[in-house]
Amino acid sequence: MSWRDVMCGSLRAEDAGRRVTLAGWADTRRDHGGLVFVDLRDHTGKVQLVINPERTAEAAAVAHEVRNEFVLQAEGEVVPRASEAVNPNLPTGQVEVQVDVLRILSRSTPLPFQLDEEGVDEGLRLRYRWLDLRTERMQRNLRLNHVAIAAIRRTMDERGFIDVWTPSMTRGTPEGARDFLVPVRLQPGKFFALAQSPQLFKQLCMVGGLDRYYQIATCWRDEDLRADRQFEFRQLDLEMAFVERDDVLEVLEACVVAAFEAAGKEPPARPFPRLSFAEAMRRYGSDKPDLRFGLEIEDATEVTRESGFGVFGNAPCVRYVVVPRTFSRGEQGRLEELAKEWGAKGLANLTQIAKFLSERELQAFGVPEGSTALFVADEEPVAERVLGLLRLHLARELDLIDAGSDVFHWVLDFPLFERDEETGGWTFMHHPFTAAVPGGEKQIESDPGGVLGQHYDLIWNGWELGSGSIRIHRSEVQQAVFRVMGLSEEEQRDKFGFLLEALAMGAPPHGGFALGIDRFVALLAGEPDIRQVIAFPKVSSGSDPLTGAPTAYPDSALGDLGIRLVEPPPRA
RNA sequence: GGGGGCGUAGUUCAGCUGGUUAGAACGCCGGCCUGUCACGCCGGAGGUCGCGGGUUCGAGUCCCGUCGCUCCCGCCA
Repeated sequence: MSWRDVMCGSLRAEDAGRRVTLAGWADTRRDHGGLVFVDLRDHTGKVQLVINPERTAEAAAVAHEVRNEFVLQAEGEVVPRASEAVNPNLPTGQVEVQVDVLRILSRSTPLPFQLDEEGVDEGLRLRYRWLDLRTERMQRNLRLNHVAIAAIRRTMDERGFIDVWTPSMTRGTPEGARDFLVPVRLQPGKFFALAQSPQLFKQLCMVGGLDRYYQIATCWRDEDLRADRQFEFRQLDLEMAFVERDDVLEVLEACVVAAFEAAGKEPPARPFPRLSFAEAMRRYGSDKPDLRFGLEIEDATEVTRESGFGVFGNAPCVRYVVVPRTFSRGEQGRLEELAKEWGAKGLANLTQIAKFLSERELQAFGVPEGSTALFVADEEPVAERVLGLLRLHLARELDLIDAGSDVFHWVLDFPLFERDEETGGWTFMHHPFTAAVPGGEKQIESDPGGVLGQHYDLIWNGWELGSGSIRIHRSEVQQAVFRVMGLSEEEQRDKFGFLLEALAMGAPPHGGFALGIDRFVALLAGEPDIRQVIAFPKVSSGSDPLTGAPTAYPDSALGDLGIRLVEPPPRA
């Protein structure tokens, strides 16, 4: 005997007359004293059971005992409902099941929260995640997650990619995010790092002639958690040999479209629009701009060079946004406070400073009636950043974002290096394995700041979905990049010797990408954070409320690993 | 490391400027009910107001600290 022969949500008018065995959870019970109705639920939906004491006294007795979330098995007959009894709100509402046998397979204590309640505290939901998973929301999200990944895998398979497993326990990366460390009993005092990404292994797969690699890879980073960040997350990790940038972009676009189609959503038009890094920064003040609204940043540096308004005349860069409304004094003050928090010296409103400006300046700004121009005068990076953040803030505040629209785009042509603000030295913008644009290798050491890299980011509505690049495939070029970063020959050998060796033994040109699966699925599901598409996520303090992890270990266990705590853990 | 928000029955929330016995809805328990579908009706239990300290004649309400959840900055090659 099997527990069930048909799913609750599948029953339709044409099933009338069938004898069925159903199993699921008691979603609601309506006990009329005599007649009892039970909505039986499984992951496909709900169907109404009718237990009539005149048909079976035994089942009726069982039905009176049923409470919310009991697990039930019911045998009976599918019958059509009388026309006035049809429930149009239920896909199965044309029929109901007249029950002959009702069994309680499992009982439930009263639940710590109601499954149909909105806005339940998330800590509580996660503490009792096994209940939360029963909600329609989580069922939908996890199934969407599966469907999207399945579509991506199909796309990769069709294109000849092979799924290769790379190690989770690996060697720490000297730069980048903090590593999760894994002590090891056989090597006391030494640590593995949990992989922040399969980056180097997938490049080695290319050197190994695998040609096209992919993996839905789990990655670990010991950084603060956010709405779009967990300690561990998944990425579609891929790498291709003998390709150029556009070959990689084409694969990603195909994956995105396939996932949209599998999810039953209208896919974005291909090819996705492209934006250079310089243009993104200049027009939107961000390398991951949200293009669902305008509020573009305008430049006034030239016009205000000789300005009578000293703040403008003396500034290296003057930028502004034109906002289609006016602000009260109080609103203006709050915006200026925000701008200062973001690092600006102030936020000038055109109407307040107009008296200091020339006719030529006023005309150049061209601010229509009823609009407001807000200026930041500062170093270029500050003006860009502040106006970029202001642009986003205002768009949300003024409801300028069309929530129904989806905008995908690429950001390309990033500089290879940027200045490290702490050390003043050069550091890579993406990672040290990114290739320069063709011909750019020669300037790597002579003019690091002027070299563009073959790096690309995929942006969806202002979320960075992922990034990739064409990699360096020649050992001597890789060494030049390391030198610019200030790594000595010895450090290079120590940390990246294996890579330099591999690149010296016949490495094909190659490039790849990493797409954040959790972010992608969260956006696809319309969820505000990635926890809603992860079965068992951690909370923002970095613990798992369900299991209570992480936990302390006794000294004896640590001793085996050669570890002694400097301070006892804060709580037992 | 820093800044903001929240914390009141099991749950979601209300509780005005400090003032008797802290309320509602849902859930839970008991009773009645044969066509409900968020069933209905009657009755009931359930609260260290996150925790600790302070101010006050008096604190859910004000102050300080702390813990938890959350959003953001830093950080996330």
